[in-house]
Amino acid sequence: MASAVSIRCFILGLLARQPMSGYDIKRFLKSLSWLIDSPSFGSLYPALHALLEGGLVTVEVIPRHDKPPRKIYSITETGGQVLREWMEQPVSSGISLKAFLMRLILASNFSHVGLLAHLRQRRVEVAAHQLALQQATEVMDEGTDLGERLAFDYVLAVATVELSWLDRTLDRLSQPPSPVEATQGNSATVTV
Amino acid sequence: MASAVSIRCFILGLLARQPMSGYDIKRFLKSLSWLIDSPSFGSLYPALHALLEGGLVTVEVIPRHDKPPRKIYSITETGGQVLREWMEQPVSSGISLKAFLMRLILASNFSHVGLLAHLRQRRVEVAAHQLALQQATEVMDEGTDLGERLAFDYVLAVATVELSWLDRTLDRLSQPPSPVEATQGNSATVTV
DNA sequence: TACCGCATGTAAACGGTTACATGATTAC
DNA sequence: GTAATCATGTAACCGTTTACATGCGGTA
Repeated sequence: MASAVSIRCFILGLLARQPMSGYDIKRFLKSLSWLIDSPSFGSLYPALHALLEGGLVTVEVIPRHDKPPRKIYSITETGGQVLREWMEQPVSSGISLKAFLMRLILASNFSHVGLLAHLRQRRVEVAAHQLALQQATEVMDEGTDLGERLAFDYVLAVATVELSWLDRTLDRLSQPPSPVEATQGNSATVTV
Repeated sequence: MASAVSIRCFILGLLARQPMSGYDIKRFLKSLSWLIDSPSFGSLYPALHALLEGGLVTVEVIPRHDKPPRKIYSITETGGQVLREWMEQPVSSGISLKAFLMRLILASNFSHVGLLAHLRQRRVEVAAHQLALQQATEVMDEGTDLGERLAFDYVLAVATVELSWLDRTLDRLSQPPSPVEATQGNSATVTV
């Protein structure tokens, strides 16, 4: 598994928001290319065909004069069920950032509690990761390779900031009211 | 490309440090599993065979009584050249953390200037990434999906801490002397 | 006229995992 | 005795990328 989740699930989630053509999906994913690398057509179209085959989506073919017809895909009842199951399953352990982001992007379309659960799940995993990194660095002696030490330190720094972001965000999202005086977010752009 | 670099290059770099068997490599990589996921035997052994085939490594077969023989792989002259070329090439643009970490781990076995160049290269890429993320978040209006906003904010927070880590580390490594009074590293474990 | 965006798709290659296959040695 | 570690490898499978194939419409 390249990212434990495969784009198929993610595409399904996007179609749950609104029906789209393959090209639309590609365009949207491209706009998120700073978060997750968008799949090529070579995997996107086959993925849609597979979803269609499995009855998780339907397609409405809109023929156009002298052009290839547009194919608008919509999620089906069964597709919705599969998606819900996927979103609710305990999140493949392991700490792939991409898999987390995919679910995060979709999560707000589901329940608020689901979103919180997802963030808490990530918190647990990052905390475990951080702990392991700390233990690994403690074992190091002066003989340890410089590159290795730097690499561990780097990843540890990232894990630490991830944790504090998660804590901050969980705080904000947990106490829903008071849109007044927002807590200063790291980028000052997220207002819940 | 799964990670733009393929384990083959990385293995080659590890063999440049010291000759090892496939199993040795696996053991070492496992100890770094918190940084990069270590390959399975199913890709490790074929990778070694491929390197051997290409003349980038040699193997010394050490037969042992009634056991499978150990096979100690060593890097060759040509292998060293290929490795050097790989280390010096401008680093596949794109911002794969794994690819960066692999090179970082190997970099200290090369020149000190090479290490610095590698960190600076990363700095450039992360800075560009951060800028793009900021621009993306600025475009967002209230209509923007909550999950998307959170995802961007999350990644932005990570990019920001990466940048400050890189700056801090470049500072420390650039002025080589004065091992006295170390700058407080984030984990307090990295003393250069 | 030449290129870019729209819009769909296929085929070959690649890089990797999982599961399988074998078998000795050591530690509980 | 049974499980884990040492030690090597192969074969089937999976998901993805790259390159190929086609063709219209707008624009620089």
